[in-house]
Amino acid sequence: MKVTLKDVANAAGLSVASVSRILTNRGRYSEVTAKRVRELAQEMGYYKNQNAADLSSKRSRVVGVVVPLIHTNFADEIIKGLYETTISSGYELLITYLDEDEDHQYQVFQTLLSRQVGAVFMLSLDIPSWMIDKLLEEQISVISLTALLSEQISAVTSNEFEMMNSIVDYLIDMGHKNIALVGDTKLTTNISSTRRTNFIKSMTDHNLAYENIFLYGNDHSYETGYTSVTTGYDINQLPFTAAIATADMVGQGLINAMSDHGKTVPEDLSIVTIDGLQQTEIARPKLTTVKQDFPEIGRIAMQLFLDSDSEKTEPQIIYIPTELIQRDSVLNLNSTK
Amino acid sequence: MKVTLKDVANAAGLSVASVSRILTNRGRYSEVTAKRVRELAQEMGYYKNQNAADLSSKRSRVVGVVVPLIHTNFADEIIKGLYETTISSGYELLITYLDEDEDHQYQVFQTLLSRQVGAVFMLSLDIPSWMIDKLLEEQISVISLTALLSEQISAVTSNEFEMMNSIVDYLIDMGHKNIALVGDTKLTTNISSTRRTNFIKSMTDHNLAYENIFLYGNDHSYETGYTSVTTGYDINQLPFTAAIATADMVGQGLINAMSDHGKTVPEDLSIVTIDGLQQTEIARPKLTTVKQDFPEIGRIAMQLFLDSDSEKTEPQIIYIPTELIQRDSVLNLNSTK
DNA sequence: TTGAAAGCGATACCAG
DNA sequence: CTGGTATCGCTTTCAA
Repeated sequence: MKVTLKDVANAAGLSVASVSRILTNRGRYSEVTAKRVRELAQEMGYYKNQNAADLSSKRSRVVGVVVPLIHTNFADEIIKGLYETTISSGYELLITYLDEDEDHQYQVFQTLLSRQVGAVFMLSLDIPSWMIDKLLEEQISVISLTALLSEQISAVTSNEFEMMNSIVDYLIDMGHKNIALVGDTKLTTNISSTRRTNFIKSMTDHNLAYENIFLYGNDHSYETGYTSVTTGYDINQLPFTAAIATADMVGQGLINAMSDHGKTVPEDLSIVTIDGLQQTEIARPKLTTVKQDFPEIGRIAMQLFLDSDSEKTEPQIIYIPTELIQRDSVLNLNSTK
Repeated sequence: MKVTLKDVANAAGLSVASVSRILTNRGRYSEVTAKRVRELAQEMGYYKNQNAADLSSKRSRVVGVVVPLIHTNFADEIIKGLYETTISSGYELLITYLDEDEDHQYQVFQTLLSRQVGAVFMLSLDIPSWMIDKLLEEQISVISLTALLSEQISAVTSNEFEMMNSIVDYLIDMGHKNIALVGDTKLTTNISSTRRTNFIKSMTDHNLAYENIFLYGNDHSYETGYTSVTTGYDINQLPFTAAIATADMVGQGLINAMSDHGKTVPEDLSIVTIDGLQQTEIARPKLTTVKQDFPEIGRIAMQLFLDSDSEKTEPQIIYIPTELIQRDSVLNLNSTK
């Protein structure tokens, strides 16, 4: 049988109350007995039942994390960030995965609630809105790490418009005019439609017309990048000179499609990706990218929660800086003239 | 305040006992009232406090997963597999990360115990043995998904020797004789020393001598692959014609190092990787690989636990088949003669 | 500084 | 079929 508080108390000749106080460093007690009790607990192999503790104290040091089951590896980076500040604060992470199945989604939601999480970090790009509503109803703070969901919801994320704008700016600077957005450009999810809109706005802000704007794809996959220039457009006469990939893998798909068809990057097509994870350094040519600081997003988000935990605070939006890293996948059209 | 069982019972004019029975579908009750209660619970926004339930029933449907913080993406694949069979069985996954810090490791261990997990799945390549010992002491079943830890511990994994042997076999078949194992070849962790040993054994089994055997690197990283032929050996006169990469990324590093120095794969170096994840299809040339079925490892492992949960069973070792996939990174030396 | 006792929310046994 | 109640392991007043 498991060793319980009571067992330790008996062995120590103390009451459970005292032992509890000692083991949680709460309340008053003498250091002498405390030392003895701690050693005893150790010897006896006592491990607190956190479920019972949470139940009794009516609070919980668990926060939920909702991750899309099919995720680009940015999720791992964010989790690393969350983990870092979580582990040093004594909180626990309850990581759950979200797939397309509605029953499963509900099950995940139930798990989150039934484990009394104090907050939920959303890494999913595509969260059912009912889940967010219900979470909010239950007074659980929701923090989005990938997009601005609404004004009631805190978010820690990159500044989408700034990212997109800096790319468009850079590309135009390099003499490009006809530019494609490749990857997830659909209108049905928050983040993809945001990017699509931002892209178009940024282009028109730069006095480019709709005929200079190209959109392709419904997801952030390698395949979408690949097929965009093979089945999507005629690779031998692409109507654009540069492509913005909504994820690194899309950019890699673009590169491979080009090289598999005897074309080269950046001579035949310039590419800038969004995310800036390892793949951009591995790719040949190395990919020019806007790098998001995912671990920092995780760290700051967790910190935000910890700070606001004490008092009820208003939803906040925090932007984590991004960086345009120039590598070898963009051709300067000005200098080739 | 949160809605509790009692609230629902009061509202329904029933006892908590009855409501509990209804909501857990256990014991006898009339369908008529049951329906009413279920609707009521729904309306009132009742969600069971699983902590309390677990405490009361003295069992727990939680299993722990220990993942290395720095992981190659195979961990994600395994988790997907675990998730699949976990979610349909009503169990929950408690995913924890393990880094190098000893204090953190102990904290993770405490979390696992204090949350009453019934089993722990180890995805880590480098697990502190004290953790395993203590887990076993506490009657928690440990299941390794990456290596054979010991006879007392169940494992669901690929057959390491078979994998290595099939590669060596294939390479020799292709006329190679001087072969390097690149990646994690150190002696200090279970899996890497196993591979090292298997590699050497397989080579000598094929009548090759120590002078035909080369070893390089201490981790499964891209960088290790890259530096192996740049700083490790003289890229202009490599003493081996083929390299076995202990992970896909190591192979990619090898490819890049070669091509960055004007060499080509497989003409100047043949490569076979272990793992067979997406990167092997993305690489150019596409990488020949021994593919491990990670999702299946996860699924079977979880199933193994579920099956054995009822009765105490002996530790089992289950091998999940692997597959040698021939692509474009190995040169047939016989035909070039 | 220490102890007694009342919960926390749910389960399960035992009556009714 | 339904209700009362002890219990799970721990925290937390309130007294002593």
